[in-house]
Amino acid sequence: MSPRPVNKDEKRAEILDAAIRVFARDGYHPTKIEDVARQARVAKGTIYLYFTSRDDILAAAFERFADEALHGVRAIVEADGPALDRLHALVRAMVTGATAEPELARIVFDFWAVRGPGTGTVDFARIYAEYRRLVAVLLDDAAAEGAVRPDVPEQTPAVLVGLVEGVLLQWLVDPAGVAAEPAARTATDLLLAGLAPR
Amino acid sequence: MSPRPVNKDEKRAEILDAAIRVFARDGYHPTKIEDVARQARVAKGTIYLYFTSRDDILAAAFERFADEALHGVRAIVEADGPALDRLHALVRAMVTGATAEPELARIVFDFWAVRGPGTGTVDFARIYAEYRRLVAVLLDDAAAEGAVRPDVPEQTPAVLVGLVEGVLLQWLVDPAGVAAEPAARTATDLLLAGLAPR
Amino acid sequence: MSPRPVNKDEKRAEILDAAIRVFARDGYHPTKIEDVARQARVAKGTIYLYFTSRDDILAAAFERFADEALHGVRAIVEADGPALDRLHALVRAMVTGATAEPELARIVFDFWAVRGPGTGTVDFARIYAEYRRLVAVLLDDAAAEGAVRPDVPEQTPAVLVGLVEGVLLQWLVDPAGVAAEPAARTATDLLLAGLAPR
Amino acid sequence: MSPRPVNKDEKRAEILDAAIRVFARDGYHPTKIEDVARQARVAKGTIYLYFTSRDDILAAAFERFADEALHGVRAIVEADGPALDRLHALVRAMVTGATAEPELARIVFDFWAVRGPGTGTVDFARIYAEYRRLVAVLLDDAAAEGAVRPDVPEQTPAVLVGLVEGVLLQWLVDPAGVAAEPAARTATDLLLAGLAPR
DNA sequence: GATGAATGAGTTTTCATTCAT
DNA sequence: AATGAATGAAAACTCATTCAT
Repeated sequence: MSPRPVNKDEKRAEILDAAIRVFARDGYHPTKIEDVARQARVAKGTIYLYFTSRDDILAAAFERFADEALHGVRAIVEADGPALDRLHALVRAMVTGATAEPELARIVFDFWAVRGPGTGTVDFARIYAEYRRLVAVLLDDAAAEGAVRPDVPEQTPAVLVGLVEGVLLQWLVDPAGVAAEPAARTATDLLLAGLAPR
Repeated sequence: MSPRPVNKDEKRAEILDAAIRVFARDGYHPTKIEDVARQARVAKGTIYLYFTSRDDILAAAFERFADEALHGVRAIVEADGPALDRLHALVRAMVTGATAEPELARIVFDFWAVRGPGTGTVDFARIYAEYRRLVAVLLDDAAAEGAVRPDVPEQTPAVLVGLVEGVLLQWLVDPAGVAAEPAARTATDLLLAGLAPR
Repeated sequence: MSPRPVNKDEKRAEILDAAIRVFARDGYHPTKIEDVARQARVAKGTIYLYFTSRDDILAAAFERFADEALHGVRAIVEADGPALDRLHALVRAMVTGATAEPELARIVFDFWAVRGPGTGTVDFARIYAEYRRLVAVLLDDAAAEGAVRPDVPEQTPAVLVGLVEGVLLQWLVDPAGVAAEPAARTATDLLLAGLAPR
Repeated sequence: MSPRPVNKDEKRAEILDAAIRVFARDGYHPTKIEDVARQARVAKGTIYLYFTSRDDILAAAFERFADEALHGVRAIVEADGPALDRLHALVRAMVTGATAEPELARIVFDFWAVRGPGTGTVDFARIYAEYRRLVAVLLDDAAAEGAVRPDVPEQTPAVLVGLVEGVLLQWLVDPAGVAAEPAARTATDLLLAGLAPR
């Protein structure tokens, strides 16, 4: 009788997509369950068949976000080719991802603002640690290829990640005042110049 | 008839301090006017003698925050001494400011997350633009002193600001995983190496 | 999936009835939404599913009131029979309506007292104008029947309407001091005597 | 030291005047003690030195209103001259009083709307009774002068008072739709025609 | 499974009243 | 007497969550 073979997981994903769309447009706090329901074309009560609470949706949205982001990073890092090429590709991918859907990118502000218990306490520590680990892999490869000096400082992955995040942050907050792509490019170039062999 | 020893501005500042303290501890959204009142040791109604609404408090808190931060930056930039020393001092000051009161630093997450109308939509664009302008001044001085090459890329201030913000962001989100001070130091050194003359 | 037997319009009407009952007993201004909810046997929030605001309820109550009243007047005016009979019937109906439920009749005091914006400022002008128009029809008929002189003054409908309202007003304010029914009868007789042909 | 010799009663009267002015402009319910204080050029606390509560002010305003109104009526009734002249003068005075200051006249709506205890329960019964008594005196005089028939119905004073109030009510509610002065004149003429001797 | 009417705890905001100065 | 800062009870309104159908 059901037109599409919607199984539980698919439907959950559909609702989550709707939620993310609304969060992106209006922000998490102003968004009502009713808004999500409307966007997802289901009744309010249905939401509670797939999520235990409003916060649960936010947690799930974050999870989804982080997974996709890390997945993309991992794919680039583990691709073939010179390490520096992959590094540049990584930075470009982050910037493109953000600039393609600024509203979506702004969701991280909401994630960051979540505090204390209530949510499954959005686990940024794990995400960023993994992100840095992947960058470290890239830097090791680059060192092995002789593209950067062999003794890059331990903090370098944090620096690189911070650089990209910091540039994107400024762009998100003031798209007219900061050109994300050139700034990210400049950032990477300067950093790599500082890491140059010899 | 008696002017009452309580100065209106002072009292407003006291309440604002209380509010900021609570925002820092619990986050902006979860904070109730009642909480602020309790912290400020006044009755709920008193708050409304000094602020027109809950949002007005957030706006004022942000104003205060931005003013203090920019004021500090400006003082350092306009101090005497070699430009590079001042640059390092600036970075150190930002890091120290954040690490001294992490909870306070986290407030910016709340500011960022605020959307749409209600507040006069916190003007981050202006703040960051001014921040970058001051860093640009520092870079000009450094170039004049021959401490960096004369043709630093236009995006460099944004990169430098992003660097500090990005490193602090990671530290705020995972204090155990990122050492703010060394990471910031490393970051600055690498960038300056990349900007070295010749 | 189930349409639920509760009809939305019916429920709205039920709540409105409850509201009118409470307004009649306590007056509009002293009445709290909670009181209306209790009287209607629903929760506070339910009220807001059927009315957008407290003022909206007042407006609806007035609407209902005016509709019923005008409907009754119209029915009598458009009935068959000698014009004077209908006029007397009209006056009697107004008086009976008021005396049957004095508390309900007093509600108009609240309506009159409502000022400024908030409500769409209850449109008494329209109501009374229509009321006068209907009375004018009656007078025309009476003139055609030769029951009153052919040149009744233009203001007569206003005078007739005012008569009934003024008598009822005094009775509402002092039921013991003024007998509504005889006073209205006397009033009509005297006026009609003044309007007699010749 | 006080510039004007303001004694307690004078000041009370000043505040009351201010209150009435504000009530007339904005209506009783929307008016805040603060508004009255501002209008009276005193501090909020001062109001409470002359009135025990907000409702007390309304009661006093009503008292004042009723006293002035009845005083005017009494003066006209007890003046010299033919009874019918005095009757016409009375009606004219009521109409002129209302039309001169419509806003002020609308205050009675607020008075009427007051319910139950809380206020000193505005005593309209007494006021209207006295009003009717004075009109009755006029009618007796007129009968004695042969200007109306000797057996005017007992309800006539109530009818006359109602007529004037009813006409003014319609005018207050719709100044554009009802001409107070002509309508009142017509009302009196018709009534007197109905009461004519023979 | 799905719905959406109903609920009521929770929040912001207002404002009459008090009282220290 | 006068002031006006402070109070906190009260009220309107919101919205996450439940549950009968």
